[in-house]
Amino acid sequence: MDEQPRLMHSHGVGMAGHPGLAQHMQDGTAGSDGEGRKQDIGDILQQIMTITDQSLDEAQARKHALNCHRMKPALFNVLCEIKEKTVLSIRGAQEEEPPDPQLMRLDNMLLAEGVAGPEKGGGSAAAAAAAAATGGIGADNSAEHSDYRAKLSQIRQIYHTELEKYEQACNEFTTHVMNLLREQSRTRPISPKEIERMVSIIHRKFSSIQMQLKQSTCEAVMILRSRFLDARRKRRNFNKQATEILNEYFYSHLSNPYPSEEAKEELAKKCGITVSQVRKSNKVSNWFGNKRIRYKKNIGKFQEEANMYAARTAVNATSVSAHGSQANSPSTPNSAGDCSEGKRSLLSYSDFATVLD
DNA sequence: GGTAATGATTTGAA
DNA sequence: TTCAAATCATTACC
Repeated sequence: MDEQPRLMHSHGVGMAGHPGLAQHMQDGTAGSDGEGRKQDIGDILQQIMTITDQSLDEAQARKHALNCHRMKPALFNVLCEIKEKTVLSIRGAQEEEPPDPQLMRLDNMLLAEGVAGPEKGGGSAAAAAAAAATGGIGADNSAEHSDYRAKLSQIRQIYHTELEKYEQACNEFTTHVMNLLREQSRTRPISPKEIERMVSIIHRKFSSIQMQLKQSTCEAVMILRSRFLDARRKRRNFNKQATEILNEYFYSHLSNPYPSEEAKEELAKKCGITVSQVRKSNKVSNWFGNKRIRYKKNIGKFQEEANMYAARTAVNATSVSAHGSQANSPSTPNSAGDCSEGKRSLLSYSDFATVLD
């Protein structure tokens, strides 16, 4: 391109704004006196004014003649360079932007939730994680679980459909603009670099639309997730069988109703509930905590219940001893009578009931 | 709708 | 971290 200044000089295109006019005036077609110049400019203006009156064929012919002109490539290069050095050099500084941190956050979140990226079983992993965070899933929760998965899958589907639409629209628009600019580059100075730059501008615009889509999708996932977690938080009464198992243990260990971790796990297993390491969400621990305090507050009220379970335990014990085997209740490291660790005994009449019976 | 029962959570002590 | 105690919030029953 170091040939350009020479070309500019030798072919009289120094007047960047009016190259045609400059050349016209320099190659001797203009008159040397003022009157001649006026006449010449008048002719050019006349030509410009009559362009609109030309037929399509005439216009095409003129365009073709212009494109075939021997000086056209040189002129085109010079004009492109001038253009590059002026207006577009300012825009050039905006290129090579670092990736948007917000967009990265959104992308990461969509990936983590299983909305973007490869299908991860319709978000079952996320649902399982959400459920685990609240203390586990029982069989009764499978309906909500699948509901969560179905809704997440819907969100995923909508997201991908919309994303595809945006990408298609972006490609169509880019192709259209590129074709337009290529076509126009035959009559005005548009370099391939400028077309490339225009394409990147279009992509930037479309990616900002995509970011909105990603943001909306993230919001939808968050709402779904919070609803699901709220649903987990809702109270579910234990079924009758589970309550009986827990009561049986409680009343048969009334002197020290503090099941060990192993015992809790075994009870949870029997009741069909899970035990979390975090006490806050440990259903068995909650149950025993509530039971202890409520029993202690109103022993009289629970007396009948205590007697009933004590009798049942006695019957079981008799039947077990008749079969010559050990007690079948969950492991009881802190069994009755052992009131260590300063825990208060809830011993009452019912504890003796087994003996009396 | 009112009330009791009950699972979950919070708070403070050990 | 566990527990007791108080409290909240939901469910079950009338």
